[in-house]
Order: sequence, then structure tokens, then C-alpha cells
Amino acid sequence: MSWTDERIDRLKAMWSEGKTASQIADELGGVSRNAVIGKAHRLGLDSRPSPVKPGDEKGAAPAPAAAPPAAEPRPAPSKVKERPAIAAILEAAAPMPEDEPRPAPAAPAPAAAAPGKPETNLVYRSIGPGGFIRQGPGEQQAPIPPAPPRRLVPAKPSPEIADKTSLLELNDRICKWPIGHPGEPDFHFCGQQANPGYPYCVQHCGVAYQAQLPRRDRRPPPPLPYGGPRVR
DNA sequence: CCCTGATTCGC
DNA sequence: GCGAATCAGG
Repeated sequence: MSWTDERIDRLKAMWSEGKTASQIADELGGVSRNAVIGKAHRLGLDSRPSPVKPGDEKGAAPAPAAAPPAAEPRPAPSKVKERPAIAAILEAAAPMPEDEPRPAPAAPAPAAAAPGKPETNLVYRSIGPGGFIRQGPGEQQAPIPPAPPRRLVPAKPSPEIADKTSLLELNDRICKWPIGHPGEPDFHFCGQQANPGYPYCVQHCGVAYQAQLPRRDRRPPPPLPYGGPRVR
């Protein structure tokens, strides 16, 4: 597999959505997690919290009196990873200056919502059975770093069709909107009268067909063929 | 062990 | 440019 423009776009999108490299690799298919990470870096996508990158490092506060070891050149190719003795000494010698101006603990934490600013525009776009979120074409990264609190709900069919509509009962006149997840005991379909010409009822058409933003080259919409997060 | 992302380096 | 191998933290 090669990195076509299309695949690169998808990579960028998913990367900025916060998908893990593994997820992205899975959805793109044909590439490994490493390939995704490698590509992301080559593209200059912003790096994400990595377990191995604490952020800052030494240099910010060198040991007070101790020595500036002046970047010891990597010595022998020995397999020794660190020398515990040295590490311990450095650690002990650096009693953490901590002269930073601490914010007063009494400072109120208004958190997300500033008083004068009512949340103007929510960016939730849609949550279909796949539960995906769309945003304007211009917006590159999701303004929702914390995972959206979406959670699929039991979603009962209306009382009139309390008896579940099974796969075998589907025809082109009834809504085929899936309720639940395939394989689960109560998985069934909406079963309402379908919106003529569409596979779903009016309500579910409203969910399934979002107003398409003016987009010249249409991107394949959701990476999720079906499914969404399983609710357990 | 599993997961994660970062980096290296031969191709 | 690509990505497997490797590293290293959670």
C-alpha cells in the first residue's frame, strides 16, 4: 500500500481526532502502526502525548553546585542502559528549586465556561449508528480534545413495534435502521415505515443523511463502515 | 504481559 | 520516503 493523497488525508483527519496509531492503521488497512506513526511524523503532524516524552528535561534546572557534565559522549556500545549510581546522584543533587510562582490555591477554577461567554457553537454534528462527528471542512482539528461523551443508549423502538423487527422481516418499506449491535440478543431494526425512496424512516433519515457541506472533492465520510463503540 | 508514541536506520 | 526494529513510559 502506498500513501495516496486520499489515505494521507484520512491519516491526518484521524490523527487530529486523537485516534491512536493502531486504530488509524486498522482503518486505513495495509499499513502497520509504525507506518502510521512514521508517516505522521514525516508529515509534521503535531506529536501527541507519548509515554516516552515527559516534555521538558534536564537543562531547565541544572544541578546547583554540581557539575555540568558537558554532555557525556555515548561511551561504549555496551548494553548498559543507565548507570543507576549516576542517576541517583544527579537526582539527590537536584533538590528541585521550585521557585515558580504558584497560583494561589484560592483561585477559583471557573473551568470551561467563561462567565461572559455562553457556548456559542457546539460542534457536535451527528451521531449515527456509527457515532461519528463531522465538522466544517476548514477545521482541521477537533475542538474537542476530551473524548466526546457519547454513549449509545438502548434506544427502544416505539411501542407499536415493540416486537423486534428481525432481519428476515425487512423489506423496502420499513426502516432498516439498526438498533443495538449485531450479534447481541436484542439486536433488531427500527421497523417504522420507511421514508419512500430511502431505507430509513423519516426520523432516521434525519440522522443518516446530514446536510452535506459544500465540498468539491467529497471525502469518504465516516471511516466506520458500521458499528461504533460497543456499549458494554 | 498489554498498550502507547518516538526514534533509528537500512532499504 | 518508507516502515520494521527498537526503545521507553503507562
